[in-house]
Amino acid sequence: MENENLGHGRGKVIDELLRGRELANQLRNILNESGGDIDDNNGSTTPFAEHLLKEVLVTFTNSLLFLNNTQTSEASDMQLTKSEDSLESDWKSTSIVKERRGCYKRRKVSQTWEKESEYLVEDGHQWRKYGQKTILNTKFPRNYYRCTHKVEQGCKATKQVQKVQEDPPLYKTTYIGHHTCRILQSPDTTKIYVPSDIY
DNA sequence: TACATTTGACCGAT
DNA sequence: ATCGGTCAAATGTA
Repeated sequence: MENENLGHGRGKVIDELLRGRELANQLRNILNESGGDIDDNNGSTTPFAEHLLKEVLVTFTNSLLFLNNTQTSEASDMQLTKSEDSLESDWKSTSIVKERRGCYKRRKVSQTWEKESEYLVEDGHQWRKYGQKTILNTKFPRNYYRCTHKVEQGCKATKQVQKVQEDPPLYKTTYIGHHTCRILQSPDTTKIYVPSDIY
């Protein structure tokens, strides 16, 4: 009901941002190819170029995340409001089979959004892989990542990355939950702050 | 040594 | 019982 101009314009903005990010990713791949195998001749310029590129990618990705978040949160709360009622109530009161029993938390639904890309996207966060599974009826395994700062800062953000195709490579990334951590990935210049409270 | 990744076992949900 | 998500010991890497 609000201004449809905005809603309409947003689609174009998203398209532009996606295109910009895709181009930045291509540039990044070129940079990786040329900088990767070479000994350490030009070890001074490449890191800076990579740094700049990373910043650009972060800018695109954050903008996209902003837009996607406002879209999903006002359009539909989706799975967000599921029951908090029986959180820790009914643990099985059986005997201990192994020590690990009970260490798992009850699965909680949180906000998710998906992205598909030809390249593995640098999204500005630090991730740590914690699992890999083969998924039924899929060719490629699914990889599980959680935020590097999970332990220090209790950041609950996770993501799943799965290759969809081989030849023209295509990856599907599913982001689950918000980052509650503050990351400082470029100490000398800009602080990159990804807000956690963009509901 | 201090991180990250790999990988099979274990867990909750269905 | 099966499936997808998570844990954690073993292993890899800087």
